[in-house]
Amino acid sequence: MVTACTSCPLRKQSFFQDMTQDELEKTQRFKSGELSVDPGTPILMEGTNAPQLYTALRGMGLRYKTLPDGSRQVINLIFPGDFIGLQAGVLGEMGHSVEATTHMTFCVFDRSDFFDFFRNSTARAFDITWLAATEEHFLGDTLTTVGQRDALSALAWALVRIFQRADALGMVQNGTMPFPYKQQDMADALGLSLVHTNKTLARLRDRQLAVWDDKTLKIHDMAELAAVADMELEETSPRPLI
Amino acid sequence: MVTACTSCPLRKQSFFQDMTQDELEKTQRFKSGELSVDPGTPILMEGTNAPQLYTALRGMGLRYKTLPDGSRQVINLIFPGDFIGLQAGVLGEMGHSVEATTHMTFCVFDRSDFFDFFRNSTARAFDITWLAATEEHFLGDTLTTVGQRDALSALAWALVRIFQRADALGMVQNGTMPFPYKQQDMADALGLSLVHTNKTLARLRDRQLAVWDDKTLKIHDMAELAAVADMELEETSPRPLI
DNA sequence: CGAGGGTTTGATGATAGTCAAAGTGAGTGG
DNA sequence: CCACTCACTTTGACTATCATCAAACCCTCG
Repeated sequence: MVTACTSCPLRKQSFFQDMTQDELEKTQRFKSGELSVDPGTPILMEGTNAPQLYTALRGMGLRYKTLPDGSRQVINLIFPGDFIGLQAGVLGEMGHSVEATTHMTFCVFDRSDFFDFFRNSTARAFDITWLAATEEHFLGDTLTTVGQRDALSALAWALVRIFQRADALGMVQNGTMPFPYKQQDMADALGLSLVHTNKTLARLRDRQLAVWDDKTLKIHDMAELAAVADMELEETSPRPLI
Repeated sequence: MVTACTSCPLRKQSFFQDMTQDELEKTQRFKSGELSVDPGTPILMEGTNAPQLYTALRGMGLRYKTLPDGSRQVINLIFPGDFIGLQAGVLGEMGHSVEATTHMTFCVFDRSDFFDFFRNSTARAFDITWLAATEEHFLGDTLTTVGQRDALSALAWALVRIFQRADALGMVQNGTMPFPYKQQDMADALGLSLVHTNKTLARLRDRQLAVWDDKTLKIHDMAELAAVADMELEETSPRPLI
């Protein structure tokens, strides 16, 4: 039983922008199916020209790049609503790999329909550009923390950002969100070693700022955590959903 | 004497994709003027909603973000042909600042015309998305080197990338390109201290791989430099010009 | 109960940051 | 034309953050 766009659970959330009836229909026509995968399953591979694009519907995952020497850089976490494969759709080649961390389900779109979809609605074309620009914005922020913040600030920054995103998606319940990643994932996201990441997390715990335990993340003092990160808190605005 | 798009010196270069007559005219209509600035002039500021977008026509500059504590992350260098202000155009707010390093001239576009421009030509809309996706791709690469490579590899990677870009633009003459930046700029781009950057550059020089001197960059052994960077060399493909 | 994946902790060392000062060269003013 | 300044680069000495190595611990699972 494939979810119809009309009854898409994500679309109802206030975090996602409303669509006109027309946009909804066009999106529905674009959607070619659904994909459900187990934890650890690779969805897209760096350097390949995937025949399909996806929108994460349920579950969490991550984007990453690997260097020839084997080291891995996690580019971003994947949350419900994320559009995946834009680079393949536009450039013909992915710049990073994508894999599922939890069990996940995706809406599937055919790359061969992508250009039509883009052409048939200026609004949707604009939405896609919006998503690309937002991702660019975010990557600039990430680059800045990896380049300029020390381990403690970097982790604080990452936890705040992640928590805010989850909150906007309604995934936070009494100060706690599901966080199914490994410490190694966070280490690879921030350019830190696993050991150092672990010790730095312990410092945040000791300071009563945030606790990441048992696949859940709890933030005790958001303001202080943001202060440690040397970042400004800003409210999130609705984003388009493809 | 404003340069007409028909006689744009960039458009003639093979590095930029051809435009149809129609696209050319639409672009010409979009263009509202030209801007010429001295070295050090700020063009766009992070967090602001600039009323104008730009395409770099001549000269070099850089994009950067600053943290509250004053540290700076250079996001990318700006070369002729680069489209600037997409984030302001699409998101309504820049995620980074832009400033001129050399004397520069820009084509100027009004943000108020941006949406019309986007709507009036699917091809141009797609080009804009292409640029955003390409920037995202590049930022992923950058994040990976800042996060995973050590200082020597990171610098080697940066020099190779920069040199390739300049080469594609025809800025390389007998193995040498103009490189008007300061060591501090490179340090801020790679998350290194100025001193360490300086010493690492000296190592590359001693190894006869690359020399950056007197505002010019010369690469002596591209293959070996790429090997130090642990990267794969790939040829550059033409990109759209706005 | 043993195995394996992930987390935690301690010890040691290297890469990179900080501090300080000297060197270099272009530009300016007497 | 010669100081003098200023911005940038270079070098040396010292420090610290973070990586590496190694081992123990904790859970879940078969």
